[in-house]
Amino acid sequence: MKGQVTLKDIAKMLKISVPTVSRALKNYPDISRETKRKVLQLVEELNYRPNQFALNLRKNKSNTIGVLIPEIVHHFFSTVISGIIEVADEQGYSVMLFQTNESFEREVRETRVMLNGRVDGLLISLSNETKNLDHLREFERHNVPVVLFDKVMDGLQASQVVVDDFEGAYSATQHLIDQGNERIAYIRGPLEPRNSVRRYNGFVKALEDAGRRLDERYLKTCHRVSKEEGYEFTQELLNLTEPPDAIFAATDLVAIGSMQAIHDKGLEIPKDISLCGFSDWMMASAVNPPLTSVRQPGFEMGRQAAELLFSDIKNIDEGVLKETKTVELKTELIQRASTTRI
Amino acid sequence: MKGQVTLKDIAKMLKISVPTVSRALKNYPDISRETKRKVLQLVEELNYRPNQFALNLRKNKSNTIGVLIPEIVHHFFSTVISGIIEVADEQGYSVMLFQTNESFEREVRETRVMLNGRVDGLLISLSNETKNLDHLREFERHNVPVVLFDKVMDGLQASQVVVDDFEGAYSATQHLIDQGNERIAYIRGPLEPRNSVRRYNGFVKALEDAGRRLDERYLKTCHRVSKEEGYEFTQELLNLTEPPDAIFAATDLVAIGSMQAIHDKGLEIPKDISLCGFSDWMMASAVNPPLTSVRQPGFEMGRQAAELLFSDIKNIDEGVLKETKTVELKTELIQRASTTRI
DNA sequence: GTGAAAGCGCTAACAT
DNA sequence: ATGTTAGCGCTTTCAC
Repeated sequence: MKGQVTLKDIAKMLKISVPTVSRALKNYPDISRETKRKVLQLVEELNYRPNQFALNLRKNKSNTIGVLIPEIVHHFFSTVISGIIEVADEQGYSVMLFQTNESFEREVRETRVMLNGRVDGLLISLSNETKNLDHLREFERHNVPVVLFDKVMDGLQASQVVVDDFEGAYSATQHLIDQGNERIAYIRGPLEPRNSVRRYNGFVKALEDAGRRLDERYLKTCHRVSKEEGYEFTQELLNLTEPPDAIFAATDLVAIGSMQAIHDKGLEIPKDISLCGFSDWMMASAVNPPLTSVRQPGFEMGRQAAELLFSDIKNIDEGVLKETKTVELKTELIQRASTTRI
Repeated sequence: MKGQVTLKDIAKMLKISVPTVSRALKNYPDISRETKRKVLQLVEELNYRPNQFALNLRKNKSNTIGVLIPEIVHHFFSTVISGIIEVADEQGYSVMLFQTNESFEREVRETRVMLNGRVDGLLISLSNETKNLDHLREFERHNVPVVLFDKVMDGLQASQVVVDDFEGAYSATQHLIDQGNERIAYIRGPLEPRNSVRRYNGFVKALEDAGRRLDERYLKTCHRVSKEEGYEFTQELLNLTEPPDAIFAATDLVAIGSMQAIHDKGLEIPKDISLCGFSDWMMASAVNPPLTSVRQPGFEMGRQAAELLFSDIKNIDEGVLKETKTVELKTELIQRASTTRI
């Protein structure tokens, strides 16, 4: 940014003072028409742009929000980011993006970077390792609003946006029951993150409401939530003396692993066994047979989280005391061939 | 950021001057051990953090780079971003992310936002609409380095990172020929973006090198490069009196559309017809049969583009004259069942 | 209507 | 070994 035009330059050329130029630009009432005209003309000619750094320092505001997520390379998260960016753009804000790769240490480090006076607010989806929210309390203390989304925890004076994992898993399970399946297996996520637990609870509740009980033989627990785990657990399930007639996987990726194991075993979906995923990634519809899955509104989540954050930012600017909201977005069961026995 | 501790606060408490505190912190040789000790202790106690806004203004530097891409929700681009963020993180830089949604008008607008003194460098993948690079010339004029990646254009004094689309398409085509296919169809991308053209050229060259000619009946041109287009074009191809025995699609998404059309027609892959994609998205391996595809090193592209940018930034800081490089990353043909007739 | 002065927080040059 | 002055670019008093 060498040779950047400043107010000083304009003032000098017009032989007026810097504040006058500033006021002319902001259309102050007591600046003469003539001065305004000259200033505006020169601003146009020289293509003057206010120096953001100076404005930031002056206003103690960056017009930037920070976004911290576990992994960018993830269809769901990239969708959320896209929603965030759209709202930020509408509001004239920029978005700084950071990722933790699921490392708590990195989460703490990156939040520090942001807190160092760089962002006006933070949108965060917690890493799987995160047990402690002290690094976010720092934001509270400095009056920088935080909104949690997707991977959230309680214990913070902050709004949250989540998906109704419970309902999503409940209705998927119900759908599997309605299709006449008797032995429904569930390959769940880790015991830790809240949404994983909520999905599990939704599954169990749907079984119970149908007068059934969870059969431990049909429950598997992922650690890394990978395709490989899906494959292996499905092999184990299929090798049972009484194998399941339906598998509900906590994630589409896991479901894809299941699908391969089922095919490799020479079984047909859904004739021999039904399969249902969660998230509705693009691959769910691409796969053969197309995979029934629970769609999570990622874009909407991003939008809403950003909107909550901007309303917090405005409230803080105006000294209004802050109230926190928790928004729960509806999931949608997308029924496809992998569970449809007609 | 209310109640932020400043050098002034520390100076006041220690009854020394502000510059002394500053120098103590930077470990200047001529500050007494004792003063340094006291300053460091207080800094620790009060949890002092330098005000970035002040530093930015002072140094005319933000320690931030801008990234502008067409679409975030895209497996390839999110991979690139991830690579960029990793390098930026290593270098102590933050990343501002913007997307154009393939709109030239928005591309111009967002570059303006960034140029307004906010970023120390720009990484950009051009929108499909972009014909004109004046908005990027602005960066040159202001000494803010730019590196183009993936969707690039010439005519700018800037480094570029691309993928060897030509080679990728060439070797995929060669593979299809080697597998004994006689009538190879190509569903190409639009005529505009350079990489689309290069893929097409690679395809044609491979045919020619095998002593064949392009048969116009087997050439289709996408506009939106969608799954739907893949589906429709494939239907047309399969309805020819002499349908192709292999289809090469310019993108995995298009290939997925093809795959569905082939299945719907009751044909088998690869027995009746081979299918090859380009990009190797996650879905390529998830699909049934697994899709042969040309892998593009997205993460590596992000890393290299970022590294080129940081080297430009350093050079400019040191007044070294800038030399531009063009890096072409190797693609890799991932052979899977969709093209393997043994 | 406009200018002069002060300050946002920091650092570099110039004093002692 | 430390303090004083000045300045990054802008805006907000206050003064005339």
